[in-house]
Amino acid sequence: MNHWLVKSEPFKYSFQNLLRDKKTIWDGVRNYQARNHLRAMKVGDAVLFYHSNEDKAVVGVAEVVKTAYPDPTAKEGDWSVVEIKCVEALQEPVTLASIKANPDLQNMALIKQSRLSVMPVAKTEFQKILKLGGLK
DNA sequence: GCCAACGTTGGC
DNA sequence: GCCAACGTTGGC
Repeated sequence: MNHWLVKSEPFKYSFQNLLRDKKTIWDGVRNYQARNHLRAMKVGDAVLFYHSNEDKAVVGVAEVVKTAYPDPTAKEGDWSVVEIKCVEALQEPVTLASIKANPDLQNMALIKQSRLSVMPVAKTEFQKILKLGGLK
């Protein structure tokens, strides 16, 4: 199983929306690197849900339920979507500041490549964030 | 194929 | 609101 992190602007689609909807189509990705990560996702992979801008924090956990297929919202170009479902909210959001301050999390793409919206996360990093978030 | 100009994202 | 980082576009 692989681990991932996806970003969303909370006022566009928040983790609370996902808790309400139970599952969603992750569409609108228009970046090749991010798209390639989407295509590498497998059913059952765990996904950290990060709020950019306002919150700047990981707020919840989701899971891949459908692998990549063509993005129905793309009028042109070769883009993909996946479907994810909510798993659970973190007890405490793990902020970008606390990730930056944690020596074990310095290699995360979240820090190194701030603009990337879909990225792989190492298993150890994933578990560390759950722990910081008050889960497990 | 290089590079300047420009656009977008996201942190501060 | 500003700016850094980075992707994309277009001229040469």
